[in-house]
Amino acid sequence: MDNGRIPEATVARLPGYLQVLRQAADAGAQTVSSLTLAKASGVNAAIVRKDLSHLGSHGIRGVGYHVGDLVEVISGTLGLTGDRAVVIVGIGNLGRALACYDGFGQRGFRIAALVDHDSRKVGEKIGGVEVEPMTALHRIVTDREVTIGVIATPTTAAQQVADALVGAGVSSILNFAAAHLTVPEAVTVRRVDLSTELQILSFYEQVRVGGSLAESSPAPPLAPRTGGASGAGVTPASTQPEDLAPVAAVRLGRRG
Amino acid sequence: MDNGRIPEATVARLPGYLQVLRQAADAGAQTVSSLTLAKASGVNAAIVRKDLSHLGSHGIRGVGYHVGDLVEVISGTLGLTGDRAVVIVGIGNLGRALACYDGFGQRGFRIAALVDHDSRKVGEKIGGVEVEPMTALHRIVTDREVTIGVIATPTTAAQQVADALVGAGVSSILNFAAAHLTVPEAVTVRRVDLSTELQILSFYEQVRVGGSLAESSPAPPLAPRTGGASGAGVTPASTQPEDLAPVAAVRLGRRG
DNA sequence: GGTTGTGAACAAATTCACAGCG
DNA sequence: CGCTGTGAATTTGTTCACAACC
Repeated sequence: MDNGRIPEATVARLPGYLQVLRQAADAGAQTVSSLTLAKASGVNAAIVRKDLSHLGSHGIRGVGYHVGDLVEVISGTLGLTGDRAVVIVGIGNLGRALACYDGFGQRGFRIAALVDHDSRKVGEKIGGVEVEPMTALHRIVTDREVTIGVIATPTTAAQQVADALVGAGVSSILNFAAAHLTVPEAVTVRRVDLSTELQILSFYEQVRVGGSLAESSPAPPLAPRTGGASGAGVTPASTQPEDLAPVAAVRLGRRG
Repeated sequence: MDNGRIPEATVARLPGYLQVLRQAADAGAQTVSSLTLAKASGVNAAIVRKDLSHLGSHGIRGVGYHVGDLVEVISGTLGLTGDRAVVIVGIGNLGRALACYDGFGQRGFRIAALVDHDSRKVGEKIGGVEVEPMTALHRIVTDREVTIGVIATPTTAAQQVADALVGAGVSSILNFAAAHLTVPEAVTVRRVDLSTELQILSFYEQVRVGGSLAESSPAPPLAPRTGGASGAGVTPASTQPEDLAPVAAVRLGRRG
């Protein structure tokens, strides 16, 4: 009912609903119930209903939601109307993978340019798009109306690239480098980091094998305070070059 | 103080602290204050203190936290002691990028195997590791003590691969496919999806350009309920092949 | 009957503010 | 005096349960 403000948690779930709805549509479904949508998305049915109610959704009591309508409403809410041009900066392994990534263009996100600092990479063609130099960034963003910048550079270059992207005029940044970027408040940044994800998995794995901790010993299986300085098992490592992945769906150890 | 249960939100932030701490250590810092850590991680100082207090941390009042100690405590909490073997299933563009990804091994995550269904890819070497057939999965996981499986296959194969991984004995899965996986409750899944991330960015971008909505028109700039069925601007698309990216740090439109 | 939409209860996370200690 | 650790207040998010409705 209220279009005033959509909670962040709700926004984060909308793309998931959209994906399920598209599959349902392909399967020929006319309507879906909140329960169906919930199961397929891995969330609670009440959450689905509350989320959709924030979009002023038009479910039909006793029936469910009209699939086509819902796809339109969610797409509209997310601003997925028309194309959105994306520029990828940093053509290493990750940048290349992103450039080739098919699903990229499938939701209206078009790779308008690939950019790299390294002049040896300039001119190379990846997935039909040519790599251009960093110096062309401003013109690219302006001329091709790019709104989203993807940072796939080493960590050390990330802030510099972010500054360049902001200067060039993008309004959103997807950051794959393991660095926290400082940007003007008018720019939205999302970070995705593979190391982070693996480390979180590692935690939950440890919790499981350790059974329910907080049982006998009050401290984790590491010396509590040996007072020592440098790390023992883990290599110190300075900064890491490229990074990937964190966020979405989780299934913790508990709960069915 | 309480080792009983570490909140999920805290766990999600720990890898970020670790990264900042390692940089600080490299820069020669002996101690860090919660404020320093907070700024570098993009969070509030009170949160840092509360998070660290959950690890039974040993900060020094009036001084801060000892960098070396903190690295050990956080590493220990996350279970980053010793190596963890990872198997990557699906050697497409994404799988290849992940296999080459340097930062992967830097935190004790070792790529123990690459697996693909396609016999033409079997035998190929990527980053020094040879691609093996799916049929070898069980033996690989058992023999090489693999605990984490990474799914980098097309969406359609994701559930099947997940079942195979679970059957082979992994306890954690990092899923890059755009599908919600059903697994036994003893297995932890995290999903990372590039499309999701872009769509969320798209939403916040739209909110910004639209200014503060909930102003004049009560509905988004899309026809509220035209009753029509098929989408107009966005291509329907069935299922997408490979996926990437969501989770971590965000800077919304508001807040400085 | 079945399902939505939502108020109210509950739980989790964040932020404030300050006592307590080095 | 500065900074940690934490109780209390606040905000945000989830779940329950049921009336309203098709």
